[in-house]
Amino acid sequence: MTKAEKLLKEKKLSVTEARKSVLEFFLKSKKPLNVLDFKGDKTFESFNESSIYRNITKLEEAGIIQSIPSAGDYQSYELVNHGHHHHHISCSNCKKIQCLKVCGLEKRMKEMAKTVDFLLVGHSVELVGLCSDCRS
Amino acid sequence: MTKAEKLLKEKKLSVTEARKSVLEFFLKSKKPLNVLDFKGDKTFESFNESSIYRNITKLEEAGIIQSIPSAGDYQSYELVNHGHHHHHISCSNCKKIQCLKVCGLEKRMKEMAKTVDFLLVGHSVELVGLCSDCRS
DNA sequence: CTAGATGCAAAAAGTTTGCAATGCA
DNA sequence: TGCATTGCAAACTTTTTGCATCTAG
Repeated sequence: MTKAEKLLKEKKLSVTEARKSVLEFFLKSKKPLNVLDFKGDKTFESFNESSIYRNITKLEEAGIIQSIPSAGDYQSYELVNHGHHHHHISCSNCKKIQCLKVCGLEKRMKEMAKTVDFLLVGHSVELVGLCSDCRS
Repeated sequence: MTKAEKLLKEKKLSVTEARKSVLEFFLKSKKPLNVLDFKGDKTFESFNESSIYRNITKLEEAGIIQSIPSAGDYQSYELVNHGHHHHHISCSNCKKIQCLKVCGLEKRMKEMAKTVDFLLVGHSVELVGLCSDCRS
């Protein structure tokens, strides 16, 4: 049994070709995905657009994926377990989103919090930049 | 001359009622705004929806406002000066929000961006902490 | 007076829904 | 078999555009 099938069964979702493919795409992707990513992949040419939307919704309801803030035209999603603490950077030009594996901001943030007499508990960060494609 | 008028002239944008109102709304708002915020405000009942969109676009092109990542259905914008160096910390217990006058995260963020070959342009940050009242 | 802004209506673009047919359990 | 899922078309929502009119400079 594949990892996708196993995950779906755990969450008591029925295992269909479309659903399995959507989940597998998330499992193998290193960055958040939006509908356009699915439409651009030939695996999904055989599935209807509404099935992609409906399956994304199902996976989100099941807590397998989650939507993440994005500045672009499409809602982006990623696996809930996709790393523990991580942030994203989006391209200000083409809106592409990428996961960052590193953080290391806590030390400075603790100091910032201290300036207003707060004890730092957590943080959320969105970086904006220009990707290599858009720079050249 | 109002602050909005001054800003528009600086950027060589013509000063119309609609444009002035849109910018004033941003200037007095303490949070990012989306089209729905405009449609919900009675000042904007007299303006056409497309004028709101077109003016938001103009202000963005002029570098007065910028779009920010958002998880909702509507694109959100904020004044450029708010996004760059005006962060907030909120108390996880009493929800009080405090402005931070310091940042100093750019250096590390530049490094983070570099790990995925992005050139850092901006960032948005929300810190969460415990205020002194809630710690005692 | 003229370039740019506006209102209105129509079109795009992105997403959701109803329904009949199909597939999973 | 029975309920969930799918495809398809149509509806909906959010945003953009064309064009005639109006307004700021």
